Amino acid sequence: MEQKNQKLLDIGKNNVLGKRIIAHLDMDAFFASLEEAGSPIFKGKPIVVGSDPKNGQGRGVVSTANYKAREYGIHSALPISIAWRLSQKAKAEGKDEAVFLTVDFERYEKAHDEILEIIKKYSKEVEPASIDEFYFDLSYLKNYKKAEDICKKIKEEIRKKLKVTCSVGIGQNKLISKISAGMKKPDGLVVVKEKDSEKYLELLPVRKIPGIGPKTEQVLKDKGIEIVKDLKKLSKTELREIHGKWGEDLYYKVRGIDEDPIVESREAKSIGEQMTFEHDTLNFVEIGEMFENLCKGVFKSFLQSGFKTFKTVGITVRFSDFETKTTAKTLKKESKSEKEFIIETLKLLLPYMDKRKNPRKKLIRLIGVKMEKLSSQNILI
DNA sequence: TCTGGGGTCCTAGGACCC
DNA sequence: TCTGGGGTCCTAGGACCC
Repeated sequence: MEQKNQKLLDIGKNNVLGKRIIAHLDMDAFFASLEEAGSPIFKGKPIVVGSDPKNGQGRGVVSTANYKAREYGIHSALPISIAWRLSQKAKAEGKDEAVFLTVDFERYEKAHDEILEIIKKYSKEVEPASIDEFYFDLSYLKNYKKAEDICKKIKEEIRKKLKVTCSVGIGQNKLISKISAGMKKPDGLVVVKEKDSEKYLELLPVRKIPGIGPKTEQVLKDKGIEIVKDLKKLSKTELREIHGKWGEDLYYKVRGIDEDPIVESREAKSIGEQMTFEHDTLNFVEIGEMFENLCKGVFKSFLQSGFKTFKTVGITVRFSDFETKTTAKTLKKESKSEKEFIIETLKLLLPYMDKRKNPRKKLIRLIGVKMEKLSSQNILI
């Protein structure tokens, strides 16, 4: 009870300007749409952006499939080898074979920046939530009709400039806007007004709430909870037991209460790279080469990031049975040395290549390196 | 069917200090 | 010989997101 009062006080404090109008803009099949828009020969074809399928032998997953490819059952996170098979099957049925493309981040980042510029013409508070999602504040417009009109304009400008579509949700906070943006994809625009928001949430499957993933969904299902309405029967304490600290936020979220602010930019907490081998291996030369490339890549990003020092280094090893181990070491002092980064990460990696941490000589599928505890301050003498 | 790569946040146990 | 409590840092792992 006391906590609830505290929360309500907090809401009052953050919400000094009164009711908010928040929009969430989510690009439709972003990577695939950009590729399709960029090459006339791809127009109308099923397009799959992801790792190299290598004639069905590739190891990665699908990053984005356009809507045409989705008709074949191809979707994000699907193993690329299966996507390949589905495409071959479609071909055998006389349909178009899918176009497989690898990820071109530079192109997508450029498009991201252009979209950001368009949104910024209409909102002073914009949060790029990922490469293809943006939250922005339209409270200044005072009403939902005007917010809707502005979002139509933004959609139109994006369509004209980039030849791709997006879906937008508008609501009283980030939660409602995000969920509603996903409801009418592609090319949708959904407005959920305050008076409707709680009822709107009640009928949704719990999985629609961002933060509830497959594990939590199952835990809830075992308790007979499938839609948000069921979830509302749980007390804050019960939610805390299921979902820890976040469970308490969830108690409010299912009631349509979410005062998370728009955050225009945030500092990175870690910089890392990882890579899966083409074939699982325990070969020192192969692993060493990969390791060196990863370290160089991470250090290059570190230099470009503007950070001056790191204090923790870490590695990841994934074995052929998919068991994944991480190890980290915090240094005695902040460092800016590439040599130290390599030496310290190598010290963490080596035990996994011999019997110290790999007694059964399992082959390695993936290795990764990263740095954490980054600081923008130079080392003080 | 066979599972990428980039991250964030949270938890829990142990070390260590006062 | 029996035995605190609080705070912070570190590490490993897990869930989640795009």
